[in-house]
Amino acid sequence: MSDQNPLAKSLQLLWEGLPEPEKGPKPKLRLEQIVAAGIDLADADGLEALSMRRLAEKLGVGTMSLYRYVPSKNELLNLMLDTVVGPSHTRMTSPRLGWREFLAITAHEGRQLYLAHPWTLQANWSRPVLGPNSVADLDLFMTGVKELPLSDREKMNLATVLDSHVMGAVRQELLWQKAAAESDMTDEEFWTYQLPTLERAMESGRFPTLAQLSEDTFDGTNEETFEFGLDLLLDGVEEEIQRRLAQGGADSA
Amino acid sequence: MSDQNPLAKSLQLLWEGLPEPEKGPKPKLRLEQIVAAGIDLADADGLEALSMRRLAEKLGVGTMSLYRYVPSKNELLNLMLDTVVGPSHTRMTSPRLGWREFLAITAHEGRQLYLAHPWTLQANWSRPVLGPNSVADLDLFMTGVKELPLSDREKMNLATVLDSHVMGAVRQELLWQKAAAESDMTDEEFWTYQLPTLERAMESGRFPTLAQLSEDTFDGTNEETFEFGLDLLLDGVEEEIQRRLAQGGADSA
DNA sequence: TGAGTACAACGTACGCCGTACGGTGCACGC
DNA sequence: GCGTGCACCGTACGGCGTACGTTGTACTCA
Repeated sequence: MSDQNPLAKSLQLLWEGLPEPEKGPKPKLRLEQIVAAGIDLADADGLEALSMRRLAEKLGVGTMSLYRYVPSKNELLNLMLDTVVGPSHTRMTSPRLGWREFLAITAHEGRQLYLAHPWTLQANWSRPVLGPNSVADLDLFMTGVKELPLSDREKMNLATVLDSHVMGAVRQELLWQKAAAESDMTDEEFWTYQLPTLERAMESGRFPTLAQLSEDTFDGTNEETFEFGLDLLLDGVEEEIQRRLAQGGADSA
Repeated sequence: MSDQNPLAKSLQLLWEGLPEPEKGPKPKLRLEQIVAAGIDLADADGLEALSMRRLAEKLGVGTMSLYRYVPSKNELLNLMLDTVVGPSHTRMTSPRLGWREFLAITAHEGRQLYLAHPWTLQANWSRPVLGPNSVADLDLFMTGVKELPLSDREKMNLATVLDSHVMGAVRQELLWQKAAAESDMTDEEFWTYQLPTLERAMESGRFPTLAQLSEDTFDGTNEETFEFGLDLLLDGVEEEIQRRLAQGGADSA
């Protein structure tokens, strides 16, 4: 790792943590403490409540002391992200699982993770995290789909596509929660207040198709949507591999 | 619309715009100008560059004057969002299109929209937009899938799932662009700097499956991933409707 | 024509934010 | 026992969103 590399510091922090100092006074904190406290705060009060000042206060240190451990808030977020996908959470599924079950479990665990840490969806806008836990997660995924008759490149695409679906579904789910919370109302109240406007819109004749939809069109739960899309994807995979098996060999590496 | 409704103001702004004043001096600006300037700014320099001060400066007015038109920055973002999905952009596809083509075109146009206005992916974390253009968009979608033998509720799920896929894929795409830009490097440089760390990780034996992947595993383009997932979804839909048609009637409303 | 009034413009200020900088004092190697 | 390198962190700067209150304009009505 040459000093020329401008990402060296960030990557080192992710993969090796902070080097132990030898000379000076004992550090009051450990990097892991800061990261853990950050995750706690973001889980509890949302990403917008995670400020360096609040975090420092929570840890009982001065604000600027945090910068002895972490070069910037952005870097802290990267550490938080990689921590949160940590091994305790990866699907410890028995390795002998059919690919369909494996993909379904992966998706469901992903959903639980995003629901437990909603800030992850807003946070990683800054930089693709290539930390050890993320990489381990990808390794686990690739192991789980080893037997699928797809090329490695296609498997990679599958990983991305599955994650997109999970993120997108959870995002929808959180959107309504947040909106209601910000306006100091419950989900239902929020809907209720929107209803009159929508009803007037329906009656205006500008939306002929919407106006004719059945009553329960918008009653679906977020989980239902999630499962619906997951089934579509898995069916799509199934069909693709049937097609390949039918016409002979697979081109998996 | 009673005054009790705490969302009345927001909804009115979206659906009816600002009421014309009769008494006082002529307003210097129009609401649409502000919204358009906001979109311009966010398109050009990113959402983080869109501050009320900069926006006001761009428009040649004092900062606080903007609040004569828009109650808050959040509300402005909602207006921007609904504007950007405006009718000029909706697929003006001939109504007699097969469902598969229709869904594919919808997805592709969505992708173009998100790529043209990347900030939309970060912005609508505040409130689900139920503006006239968004509703019109949904109406158009529902018209396009009218013939599909799915229930209305399932069609709604399909709309959400498709959008999730599009958003997720574009998000991945933008992520790398942004990361590189923030570090003042190109995409390739960014990769290059990460490589040594990854190679060391591969050689560590901690990621046995990843270490064995073929060379081109990570060479896929974002567009390729997008198409891959889209095909999976559409194949999934195809299979589902085959299944239904095989066993008799559909339960569409 | 003059008074009253509603409303547009916007300067100032408050309390947040991330973080650059530099001083203070601790703990170890010599 | 002292020099040195580092931990801690107070202060300050330039941003942010926006609450509040003043000023001046353009209309209605007497």
